[in-house]
Amino acid sequence: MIASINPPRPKPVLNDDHLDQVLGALADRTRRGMLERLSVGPAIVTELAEPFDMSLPAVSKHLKILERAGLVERVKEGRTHLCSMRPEAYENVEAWLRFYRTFWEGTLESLAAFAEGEEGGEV
Amino acid sequence: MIASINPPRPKPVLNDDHLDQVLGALADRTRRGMLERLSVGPAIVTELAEPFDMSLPAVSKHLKILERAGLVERVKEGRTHLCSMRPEAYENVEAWLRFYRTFWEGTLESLAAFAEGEEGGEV
DNA sequence: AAAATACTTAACCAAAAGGTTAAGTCTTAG
DNA sequence: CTAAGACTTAACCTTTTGGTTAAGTATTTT
Repeated sequence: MIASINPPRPKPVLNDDHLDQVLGALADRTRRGMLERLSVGPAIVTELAEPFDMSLPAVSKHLKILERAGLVERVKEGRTHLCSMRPEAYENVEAWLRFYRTFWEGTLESLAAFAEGEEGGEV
Repeated sequence: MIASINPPRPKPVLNDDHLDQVLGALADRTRRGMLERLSVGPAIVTELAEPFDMSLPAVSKHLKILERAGLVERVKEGRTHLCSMRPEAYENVEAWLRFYRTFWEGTLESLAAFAEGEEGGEV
């Protein structure tokens, strides 16, 4: 069967809960917009909220989701909260994506090699 | 201000609708499980459903979401539907993630350079 | 001390997500 | 030609998500 032609697979990168949080956080365009803003440099909550036609409490919720996912860090400075990006979470998701894509490519190569060596033959 | 120390930013990679679909699709552990299974090789719907404690209609819905996101391709063969991974969508998300991470790193470097040149100076 | 600023928390609401069962629709097997 | 298999679609339900407004809590300004 097809499964057996692949090498033993390397271990997974992140646990399901973390992936749920990070990917769920990234799956919303408002939150991605905030990250885009933060990729330019740190910002306080009101600055972050400014481009969005949305109440501050809504922004606050989005921010909390980004924080829980580990994508954003927040530091209280007096009455303002300065937010900035954290790259680790991105790297983890990148690694996770790369893992599956690499595996898929590996599968194709294995299939090709298999077809080459065993033309018309039995598994 | 901090924003001005960065170079003009390169263009975005994917549009919001597509990112919503792909990231939303990846943000569910059942769907990630299905992709994991498909990374080993193509499978029909019942095979794909087997490890999950869930009805077939539920699996069918998940599959449709993965298809709409461009992550999975389905070919009808008689009464079975053979599903397989499509790598393009992954590459796009990878590129998107890389873009923001790179930018973040760039920001840090710029800030360091800025701090170096303007020690004790005014912003 | 009072008022304004920069938030968060609470309570609420509508829509979307994720699941169910029941009822189709094709295709293959008997 | 029926019956079984491999699905999908429809109708429904519950929980989560993404938003709202109103009220509360620190800080800073006046």
